[in-house]
This record gives sequence, C-alpha cells and structure tokens, in this order.
Amino acid sequence: MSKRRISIEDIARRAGVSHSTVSRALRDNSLISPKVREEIKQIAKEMNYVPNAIAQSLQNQRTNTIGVVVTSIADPFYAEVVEGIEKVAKSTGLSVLLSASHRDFEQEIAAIDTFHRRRVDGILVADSRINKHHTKQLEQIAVPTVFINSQTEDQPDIFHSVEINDRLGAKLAVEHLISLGHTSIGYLGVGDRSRSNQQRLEGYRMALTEAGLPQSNNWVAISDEDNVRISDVATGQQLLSKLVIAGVTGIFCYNDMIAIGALLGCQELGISVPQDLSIVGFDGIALSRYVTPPLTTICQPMLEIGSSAMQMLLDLLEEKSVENRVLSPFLVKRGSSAAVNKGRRQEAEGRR
Amino acid sequence: MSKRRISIEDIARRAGVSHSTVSRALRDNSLISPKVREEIKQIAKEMNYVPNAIAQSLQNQRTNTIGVVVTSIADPFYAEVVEGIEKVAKSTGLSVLLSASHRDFEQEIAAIDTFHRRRVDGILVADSRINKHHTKQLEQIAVPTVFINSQTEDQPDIFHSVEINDRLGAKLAVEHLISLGHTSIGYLGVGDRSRSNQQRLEGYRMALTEAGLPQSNNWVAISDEDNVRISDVATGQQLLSKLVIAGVTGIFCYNDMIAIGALLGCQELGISVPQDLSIVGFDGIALSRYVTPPLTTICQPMLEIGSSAMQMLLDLLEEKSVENRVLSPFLVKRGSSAAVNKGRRQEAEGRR
DNA sequence: ATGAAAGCGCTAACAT
DNA sequence: ATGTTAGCGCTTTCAT
Repeated sequence: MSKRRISIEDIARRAGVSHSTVSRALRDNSLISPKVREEIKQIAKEMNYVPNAIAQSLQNQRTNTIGVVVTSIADPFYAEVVEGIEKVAKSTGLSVLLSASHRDFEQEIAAIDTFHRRRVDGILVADSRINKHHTKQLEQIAVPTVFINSQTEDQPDIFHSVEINDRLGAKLAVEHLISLGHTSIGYLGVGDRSRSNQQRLEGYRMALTEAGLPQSNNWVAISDEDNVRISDVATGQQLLSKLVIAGVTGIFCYNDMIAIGALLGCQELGISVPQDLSIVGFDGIALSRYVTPPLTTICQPMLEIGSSAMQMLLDLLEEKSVENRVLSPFLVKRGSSAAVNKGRRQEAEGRR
Repeated sequence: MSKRRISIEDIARRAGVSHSTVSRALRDNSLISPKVREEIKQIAKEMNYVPNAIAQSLQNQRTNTIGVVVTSIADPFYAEVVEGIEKVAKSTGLSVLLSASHRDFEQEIAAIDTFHRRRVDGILVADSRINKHHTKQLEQIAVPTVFINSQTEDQPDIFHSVEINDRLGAKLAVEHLISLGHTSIGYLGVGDRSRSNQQRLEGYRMALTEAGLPQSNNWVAISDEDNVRISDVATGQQLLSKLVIAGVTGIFCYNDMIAIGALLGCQELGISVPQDLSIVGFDGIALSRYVTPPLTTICQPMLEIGSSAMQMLLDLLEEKSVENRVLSPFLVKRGSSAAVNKGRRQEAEGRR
C-alpha cells in the first residue's frame, strides 16, 4: 500500500540536478532555464510526484488550512453556512477542517485547541460560548479568528465577528403579525442560546411597545436551560399549549424548528394554522418551505453569512483591517401567517 | 499577532536540558525521571507551549487527518453521514478535512488530490463517480480509501466500500404499497445518480414481478440527466403529473426530496395524499417527518453509514483486513401511504 | 543558472 | 537518565 512517496530528491537524482533546482523548477522560479524546467516537470509527472504539503507548511509557516467549529454538522442552518464558507475557501486554495461543538463549551475549546496545534491559518467559530472571561486563556491563540453569530454577551474585542441582526429580525416578524391585525402575540424561545434568544425577545418586546400593544408574561414561553437535551421541535411542540391557553393569536418562534414543533402541536390540538393561529419562524432553512402550511419566517442569508465570514478571515490573513459585520435578515411571507380572525379564534377557544 | 511560537528548544533552554529530553518528557517517555518530567511539563505550561502538529506529522509520517468528500455539505442526507464520521473520528483523535464535489467528477478528483497532497491518513468519498477506467490514474493514491454509496457501476476492487442495499430498499417500499392493495404503482427517479437509481428501479421491478403485478413504461418517470440543474424537489413536482395521468395509485420515489416535490405537485393538482395517491420516499431525512402528511419512507441508517465507514477506515489504518459492508434500509410507515381507495381514485380521475 | 547548506519543529536511533 | 545527531521533505539564503 505505502510504497514510499516520491520526493524532490528522487526527481533530482533522475534529472541529474540538485533538489533545490527541482524545487525551483516546479515552482516556476524564473532563475531556472525554461528547458530544464520543462524537463524536470516532465520527470515529475512521469514519477507521479505529489508535493508534500506538510513539509511545505513546516517551511512556509502556513498551512493553507482553516478550522471551522459549528454546533452540529447536521444542523440545517449551519450546514448551509459551512457550504458558503467552503465555497470561498476552496476558491482561494484553502482546505477546511470541520468540527462540531454540540453547543458545549468544553468541546468548543477542544476543537479550537486542536486547530491551534495543527497550525491552521485561521479559525471560524459559529455560536461561540467564549466570552471575556476566557480571553486570557485564548489570546495567545494568535490566529485570526472570526465569530459567527456568537452567543456571548460581551465578546472579547480582539476577535472579529459576523452577526445577524437578531433584534431587527424579531421586530420584522412581530411587525408582520401586527400588520395582520394581531394584538395578542406570543414568543416561543429557547433557554440555551442566551444571546440570540435575548436579542430576539428584545426585538419582540420592542415591536409590541412601539405599536402600543399589550404584553404579558403568559405570552412568553422559554424552554428550561437544562432541558435542552430534547430537540427544538419537541420544545416547540411542548411549549405551544401554554401560549394557546394564554390566548395569543400569533406566535413568533425563536427559530424554524421551534416553529415546526408549534405547527405539530397545533395539529394535535386541532388548531388550524393560519386560520386560528399565525406562526412565524426564524432562519429560513429549506425545511420551512416544505411544511404545511409553508412557514412564514425571518430568513438569514446563510450562504452570505458563511462567505462573508470567510472573506473577513481572508482579509485578516492578508493583514488588511476589517470591520465587524451585522447582516440584516428579511421577512418571507408564506402560509403560516394570516389576518387575525377573532371570531374563529374565540370559537376555537370556546370549544375547549 | 504572530509573535513566534514556543518550541521545544525554547523550553529546553529554560529548563537547562536538551530538546530531546523535553520531547521525551512531554510524551511521558519512561526514560525521563519523574522529577524532570514534571518540571518540564510545568515550564511548558507556563510558556503556553502548543506542540506543532505539522512538525510531528512530517516526522511521524502520519497526519492524524482524514479527508471526506461529499456531494454537498448542505445535503441533509450527507450532513448526517458526516456527523457520524466526525463523531468517531474525533473519538480517535483524528481531524476531518471536508470538501464538496457537487456531483462533479472533476471536483471529486480535485478534492481527493488535495487530500493526497496534504497527506491525509485516509479518505472517505460519498457518491463517488470514480470507476475502473480511472483506477490507473488513482491507484498510486496509496491512501486507504472507503467509498460510501458509490455511484459507479464497476468499482475498482482496490477500494473498499460501505453501501446501502438500494434494491432491497426499493423492494420494501413497493411491497409496502402492494400490501396496501395498490396494483398500479409508479416509480419517480433521477437521471444523474446512475447506480443507485438503477438499483432502486430494479428493486421496484422485482417487487412488481414477484407479486405478479403489471408494469408499464408510463408508470416510470426519470429526470433527464442533463436537466439536473434543478433541485430534486422541482424534479418530483414536474414529473408527478405524468404518473398521475398514467393512472397509478401509488408512487415510489427515488428519495425524500423527490417525494416532497411529488407531495407539492399533488397539492397543486388537488390530489389528496394518501386518500387519492400513496407516496413513499427513500432516505429518511429529518424533513420527511415534518411534511404533511408525514412521509412513509425507506430509512437509511445515516449515522451508522458514516460511523461504519469511518470504522472501516480505522481498521484499514491499522492494517486489519476489512470486508465491504452492505447495510440494510428499513421501512418507516407514516401518513403518506394508505390502503388503495379505488372509488376515490376513479372519481378523482373522472373529475379531470 | 545551479548547487550547497541551513533550517522549519519535531522524533528516535545511537551514543554515553 | 540524558545529550548528540540525523533526518522527515521542503524553501531559501548564500555561494559560485
């Protein structure tokens, strides 16, 4: 299987030159005469020479590799983000090492540490749990790092970031429901993504306040932080009834998976969407288009989040100065939201 | 940013020993006295030493890295497979380089080539297009390689593989429809995944033949190979009407995305599933559970496909002998399939 | 235009 | 138990 690999020394021997000549020839160094250069390239091809990127990396102090940490590879949201990352990485000759953190601080640190040992040129971390307290322990990482939708409240300013404007997204969602005539609007959130959940909750409240609409603690349901073992879908399904009992006619969900859980919950309870209840999600994952009814949602430009984080990393590698980016999400209206229907709603309530 | 990194020489100098002593101490070599060993480890920690995996790789002729090629990172099926791969890779201290081929032969080769240059210890390729004709060009890869659900008819036998039993899966699907009383059963396939499509088609035919049921070319619709730019969902949606017109009461779809397209098509045409038409998918992606009605489908054990391919690779790395694996898919009955309803069906036809 | 030699950071065989 | 030396495969001065 592993007959030793061909090296430039082997080629040099065959060509009757020194190995440095071979190195130069293969790299199109202008010092080498065109003739020998071609000869050497020919021999290299005949011998099936494949340059050893490890040796090059050691010498060049550059691995042309970046590390990417996501919560889960199978998460449809981050899968799309990684797709965007990989695309621009590939176009610049960079390879990507991928690792999953499962929203666990320890695993996130372990992944970064591995990347560090492997001397990646840069790191991208999605949904990071790292905050200022850990800065000390991490500042010697000395590798350009970009955070994507960081979950940390106060982010170390030595790092860079690409974020979605969660508050704006939430406002857009709630304003949409308001424009449809809803006045009792609920929020279905998660307990284990502190920052984004907080921001979306704020956007939700802000929209209600600006519209002069009432608020109530009964209209807000957020999953227990410790209860996060279960999936977002299950969370949405479980928490739905609380809001339904509280009498909301529209619900803004933390994300699409929660919203789908809510949709499922509605089926169980015999509530029809959007006639009896309007539901709005967040993220815009492919799935949101295919459920019934198709989900009205706040779309994040997932590919762009990935590609622009990667682009930022490239700029950092070239020592350009970069500015943190905050991208704007946008509303996509689909079938799960409709004008409020007070009659139907009350009738539905009476039925219970 | 990049103040030079601490090396074992730096530690050696501080500790007043030679760099090889440091190397040994850090690796718990028993030759080093416990006392100096601890001293050295202490100093290393103080200096924030991070071993250079690149230098280790060059010396050890092992990168502890594997390369994974999938058609698309955002593909929900392969995302799940990669999740399985990464999990066992991480547990054995291996890192994974990920690359997308987009079902394109050139890109697949390019990715493998990059892995080759980077001296990965092993390679996993999903949906490979490589066949015996390319063996010559690839046999010097000399890196343990495992194919996952290869798309190639005659696979080079120097490579190993983990596959799903497509024919069995298709049979299961069709037998399920038959057991529900369906006698006119269609197949909705794809033109750009030659092998798996072929196998599933065979399984479909086999089941019909064994049951003594009629077959018809009008009951089989397969997308043009050149028309593959469009998504599987769109394919399913477009091709549906042909089978409907041909009068089938049940359809087995190449995969879940096609099936979802078919579901969408049914909505457009006012056909209710499963009352008027039963639909069965293939893959068992998360999505299949959440559409309406939830999709009856043939599940592939995605995580297991990933982990067992990875396990096979590990065995190969330890020079154990391995055997190719063929995993069995299984039927999951959900709402999209039901007993045939001839009355309703004919009525629906009359309506048109 | 080409070769000799040093060195990237590490491991390991060979001294002692 | 520790130091010396020689690589791993490459790039890059510095000679010539």
